[in-house]
Amino acid sequence: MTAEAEGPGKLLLVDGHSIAFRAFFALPLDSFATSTGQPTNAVYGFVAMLIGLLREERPTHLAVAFDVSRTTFRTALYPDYKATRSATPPEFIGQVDLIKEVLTALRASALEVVDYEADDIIATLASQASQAGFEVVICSGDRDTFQLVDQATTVLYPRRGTSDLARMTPAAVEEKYGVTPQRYPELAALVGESSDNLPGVPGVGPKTAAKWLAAHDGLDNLLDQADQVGGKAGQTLRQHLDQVRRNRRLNALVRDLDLPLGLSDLARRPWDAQAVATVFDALQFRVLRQRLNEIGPAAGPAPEPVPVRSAVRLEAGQVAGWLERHGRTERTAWSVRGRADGDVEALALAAADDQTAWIEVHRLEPADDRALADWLGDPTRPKVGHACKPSLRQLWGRGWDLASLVSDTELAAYLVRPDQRGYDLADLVQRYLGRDLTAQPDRDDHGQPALDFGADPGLDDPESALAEVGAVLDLSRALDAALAEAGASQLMDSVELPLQRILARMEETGVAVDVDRLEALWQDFDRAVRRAEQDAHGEVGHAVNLASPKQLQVVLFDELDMPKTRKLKTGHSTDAEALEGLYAKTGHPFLAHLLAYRDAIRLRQTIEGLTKTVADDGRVHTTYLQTVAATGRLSSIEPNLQNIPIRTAAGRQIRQAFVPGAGFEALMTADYSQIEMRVMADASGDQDLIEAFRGGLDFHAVMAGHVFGVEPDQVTPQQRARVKAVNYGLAYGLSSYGLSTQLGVSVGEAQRLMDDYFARFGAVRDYLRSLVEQARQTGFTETLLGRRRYLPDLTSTNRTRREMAERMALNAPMQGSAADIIKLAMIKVSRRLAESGLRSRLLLQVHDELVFEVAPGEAEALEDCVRTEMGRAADLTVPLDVSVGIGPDWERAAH
DNA sequence: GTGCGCACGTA
DNA sequence: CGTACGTGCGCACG
Repeated sequence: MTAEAEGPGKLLLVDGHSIAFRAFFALPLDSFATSTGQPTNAVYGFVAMLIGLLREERPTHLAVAFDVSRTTFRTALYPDYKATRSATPPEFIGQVDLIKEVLTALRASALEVVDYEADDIIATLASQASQAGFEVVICSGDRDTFQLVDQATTVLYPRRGTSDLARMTPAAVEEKYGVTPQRYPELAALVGESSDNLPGVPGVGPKTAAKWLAAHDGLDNLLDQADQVGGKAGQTLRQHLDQVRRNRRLNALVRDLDLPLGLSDLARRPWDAQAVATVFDALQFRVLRQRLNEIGPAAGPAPEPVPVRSAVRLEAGQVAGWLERHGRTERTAWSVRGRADGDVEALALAAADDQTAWIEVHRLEPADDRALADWLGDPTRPKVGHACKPSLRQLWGRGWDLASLVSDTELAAYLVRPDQRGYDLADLVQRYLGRDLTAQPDRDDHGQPALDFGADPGLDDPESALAEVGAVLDLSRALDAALAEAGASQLMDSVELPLQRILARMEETGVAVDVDRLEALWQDFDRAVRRAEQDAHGEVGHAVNLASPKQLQVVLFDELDMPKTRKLKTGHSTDAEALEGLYAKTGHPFLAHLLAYRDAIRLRQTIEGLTKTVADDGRVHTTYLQTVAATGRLSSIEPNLQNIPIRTAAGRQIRQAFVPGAGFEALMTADYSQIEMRVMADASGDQDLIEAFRGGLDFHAVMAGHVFGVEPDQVTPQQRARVKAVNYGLAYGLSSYGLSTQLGVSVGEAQRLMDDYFARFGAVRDYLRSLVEQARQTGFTETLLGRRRYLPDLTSTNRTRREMAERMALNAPMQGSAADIIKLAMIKVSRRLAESGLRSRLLLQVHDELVFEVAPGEAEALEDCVRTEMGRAADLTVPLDVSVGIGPDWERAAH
């Protein structure tokens, strides 16, 4: 396979608006519309041109930039900028959204930035790309882009219609205008640009301007030496110096915009065939659809060259030698193959010198084993892998340890784009390398695998393992760059990688469970389930599946003729809140039995789920997912130990079944109090909030005192509850409607409460607004440690989507910063425990709480360590309060 | 078997 | 018509 280009790739940048606009005027409206009357001429022209560009230019990377609105920082500087442009024709409006839909289906990135023009986005990306060694092709109808032309960057400028493109290379610009591309905007400043309503020096055309620029070596000198310019034109120039300077300021493109997407995000991907079919059908584009297909279904990027790697299977006695020769490169990718039960069966390694090795564990002699263990544990031999946590546990199971893991490509991809569905290796390889990992390994002329290891039943084929590990090596480099671009290298090195190891240890350790206690509880709940079920059936006179909302709706709304509850997609709600409401109205005992049934069966199920996962060691080993939650939180599965009941007395009994294991004397819990509120206090700088936290008193009461203008000790329980609801609601993007349902008051009253609150805490309101505003500008939110979350929907024209994105933009920095802090705390606490030689250990994390198993006699030392390290995990303007509790089980370890 | 909607547990 | 998750059930697909 050969590469298209020598360098890292070829980037095509399209100015969406200018091309669509040209198409709109070039193609007749009446021959381009759907049968329902939707005009499509601009869409058609744009898509036709894009397909042509993809076919002719074969870019590896692609982005389309759009203007957001007519007002930009340029109109702020010069209100008449582009003022001569007539109103957008109504037939054009709406076609831009259709173009964006097509781009989505093509999986091409569309970018826009408030206050800037598409050209600024193009200039920024072009600069980044040419610095990274890319070839850049810009397609734009705006001559300002000529200033970007250089050896690696050309502009395709539509001459007439949409098919005739002038290729503006440095030579072409010079030939046409008599100046270099860098000087083009200087020339334009002198000559003026009528389409932008920027008048130039009257009577001065390109010829004169070019002559002057050559004679004075550039615009700056020319303006300084304006008094030396002779003739009538020289006089006119002197009268228009300010205007020329203004033109030059306005036509300079911004090359350092903060963009939501980096180069690596722009790699071309195969389009979504189904979505393309749908949108082209809707637009009734039959010919274009065919032309698109002719480009070929594998319309992804021209794959980067796959390094040719040589592969060996290491025989007994060869491991030390291989590692000596190849295990010292800049980085080595590793992966483990083994059975589901956790045994390591083989290792695949790919070193930076393009050597790969397949090592089957059962072939190892003691010397090999030692050499491998030494190499794995050698902190001076950098390693990279993909989704390493399970592999790390497998290594531990074999008695090996791993040191110097410098990158995990799954974690890296998560930090770069935390809201993707998954981070499958093959997907990442496709996305970042344009390579198809699922393809068959290379075959020779006889159809035999080029790397013929022969059959070895029971093991995954070494060829695919080595192809994978090679891809991980290449991927780790691409992601290193993407991480650096997103400013997330530090998060990777200092947070996620160290944390991964801690999580692996926590999973490995597990938490002891009193199975007898669980069994007894199960019996209790089971009895309650059956009783409630019987009673409920008795009330309606027949059997009904109480777990079926559909059947319940029949009973409640048809048979018993109760008033309709809140509407859902498939009928009316039967959730607990709705049932409570019905009970208040009707007092029907069926409802009480149903609620009791729900409570009991839920708890019974929770116990069943737990019991199923108790391992042979009598402990439950959850799995923490480090790359799932878009805010940076962890999640927990199989079982989920982050949602064990705590609110009701019955539920809390389940916590009593979590106990210290043999050799330990207690459990200890340590949690952060109101951590998200503290993050908000710190970030907003609101003095009252900060003081409320520094005072160390009842936070919600102090806040209520401020809102209602009374001393904290005069605050009524109701006042405190209301302010508490606002406090917590704020971090979720609470609306007055939401607050009113939460408090059971009118919307007006809720609104008044919020107004009072914000009147008192103005800095909080400003902060919350700034979060959304900032995210709209940059396209992403950021946490304390710079963890980003991208929210493209902030500029959506769909109100529901936009408002949803706004709430996410409010919440993500607070929830995410809290997640950053507790992750740092876990790392600090674990280090300190190891350093001080304590045997007590970290077992669980529940977002703002850590659970420890206390070794005999260590309670005091552990508490001291935990309070200190959690307390100083982050340096905020408010203290990080930690509550600690200790007890014989998780419930009684609460405080 | 798979995917979706609903319901509900946690922070 | 406040955020972030995971699990289990019924039900409608195939």
